Amino acid sequence: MTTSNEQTVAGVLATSMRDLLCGALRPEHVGQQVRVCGWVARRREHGEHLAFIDLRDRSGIVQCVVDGSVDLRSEYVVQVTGTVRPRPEGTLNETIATGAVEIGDCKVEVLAAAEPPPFGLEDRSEVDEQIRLRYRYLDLRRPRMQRNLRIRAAVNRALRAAMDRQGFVEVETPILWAPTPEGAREFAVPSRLHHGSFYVLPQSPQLAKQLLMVGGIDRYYQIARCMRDEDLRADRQFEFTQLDLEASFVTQDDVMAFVSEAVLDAAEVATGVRPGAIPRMTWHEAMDRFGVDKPDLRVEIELTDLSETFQDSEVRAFSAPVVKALRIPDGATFTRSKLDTLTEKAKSLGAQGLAWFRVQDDGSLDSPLDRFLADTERAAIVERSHAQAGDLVLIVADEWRRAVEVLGALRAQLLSPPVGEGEPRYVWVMDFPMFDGVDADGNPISAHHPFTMPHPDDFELMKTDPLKARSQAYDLVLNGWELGSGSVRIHRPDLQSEVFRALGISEEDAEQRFGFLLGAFRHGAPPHAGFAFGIDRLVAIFTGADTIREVIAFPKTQSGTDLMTQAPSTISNSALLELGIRTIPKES
RNA sequence: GGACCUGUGGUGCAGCCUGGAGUGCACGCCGCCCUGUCAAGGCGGAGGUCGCGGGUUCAAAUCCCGUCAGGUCCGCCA
Repeated sequence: MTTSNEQTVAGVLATSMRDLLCGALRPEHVGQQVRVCGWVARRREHGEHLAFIDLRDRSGIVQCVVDGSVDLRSEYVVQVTGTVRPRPEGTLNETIATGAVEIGDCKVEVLAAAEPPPFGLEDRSEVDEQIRLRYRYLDLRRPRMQRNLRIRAAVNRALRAAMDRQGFVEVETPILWAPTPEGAREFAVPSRLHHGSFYVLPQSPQLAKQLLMVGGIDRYYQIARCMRDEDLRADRQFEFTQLDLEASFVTQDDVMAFVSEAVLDAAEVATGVRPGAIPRMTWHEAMDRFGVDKPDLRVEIELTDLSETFQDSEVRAFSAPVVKALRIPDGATFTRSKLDTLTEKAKSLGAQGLAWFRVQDDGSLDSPLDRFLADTERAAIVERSHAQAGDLVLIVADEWRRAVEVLGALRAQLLSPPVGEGEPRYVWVMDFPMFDGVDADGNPISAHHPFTMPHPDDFELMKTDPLKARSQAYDLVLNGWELGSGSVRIHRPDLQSEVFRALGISEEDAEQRFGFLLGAFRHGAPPHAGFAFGIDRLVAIFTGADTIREVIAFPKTQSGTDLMTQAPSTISNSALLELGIRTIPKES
């Protein structure tokens, strides 16, 4: 790890109370009288004549030796004064960085006493996350969290440096923004001076950064907090942090180059290894090969197409436009009940059903459908999916989109390793569709957002068959997680009107929601494009964490509560009155 | 809104399926002993609303229903 380590900043970290950090002590310090400060991690007392104290600070642990007894408990905060000396022969501790030395003849001053901690602060003691979050300030003292937060800081530093180097200007945008209903649910902030009116917290600085382009900033970036009042997940919190950027007079290739530079720099700083150039694939290719728009390329296995094989098949279950197969290595051991569960999942995703074939040792297929198959079909199932004895082959026959999506979900569920495991695999996914289906009123739904520029080859399609049109939108994917997305924006009012029309947004509607943006665009908007990606997710993967909560100092639970502060909580009636707010009791 | 998993001294678990005294393990905590340990060691000790409520039963940590909390996922996240 090349985060700012204690060696390089050791001098800076000396203070009026300490000379250096615990974890920085080395044989070169032998003979020096030093003062260190920290928490009592462990103590080993040997009667009234000898005691060892493992003292911990942000840098690690050093052993302090007291010739006498001590009156210390775990997590007491102390200042230790003593002399650095080599450890006696045979007592070196290779497992810690300071293990060749110790601080001898120690005098210990207690700076603060401490209650016994509710859980062990060593990394190896496993603690339920609920307990960790209630005492997050203690959890943060643990080496693992110290490391995660410092890697995160190093990533932020690398991102800023990369953006700065590429000529981007860091601009802060408002946290109190105007409601623009569309997309994610917004957090509302009541206005004290204007009763009945609300600000909202930005779900992203999207419109602000486009206005900065009109404002001639040319290249903008921000490490921006975004807030979305949507349900939480392992990779989603109410508030999260993005590297948000936008640039003028650029194409999507330019933007992808800017982002790649920043992400690869961050990866190098966090992991010590600079990944190679990030490959690209189209959305259609991603869906067809992997069944998702965020493929996990660590998993080698892809969907295979059996449509031709079953084109004129007698098997009624396979009479569909598209027949796709997925091989599950060693899946022949799946029990009937597990296969039933998978079938249920496939159905819940919209499939008619899920056909399964267990490949037996003799190469024959074990499946309820086997007796309906022709020999050529049996052979095709095995050969085209490259199945071996002991594998399982899953088949879905449906419309293309549904068939690949169902198998894509099963591929992710059954074959993906934990997100932080193995060699990181980045991929750009491009040429997303402009629209993703239609809403209840029959209007197309923006796949990205309504300011996304159509693909240059599909301007005509926008008028004739908009649902088939592609956009200039692109996602960055890492290990099956969507890191972020961006697009070329529409900068011409006439084209924007056309897209609004396609979306079924009336001119009055558009004017009311985004009037300030459309107004700005009438004053000379440069062609521009941008991107934003989640720093929490990126750092989680770098640190090997399987949830972003591990890289956030004070995260919320899945139900959106803070177990330490008890937020959200009620506020006083007088505070409500001042805000002009009356609450409605929850219906029972 | 929905599905599934988890909840047992301070912490982590076992016990639950197949009901029979809150029993057990490890760590931590408290006391005493101990001059080279490092997850120190030895001896002794304290510590429990088995998440909560209801039901079944002679009897419930264990079975059933409900509920709360945490987690994973679906929906949702332009």
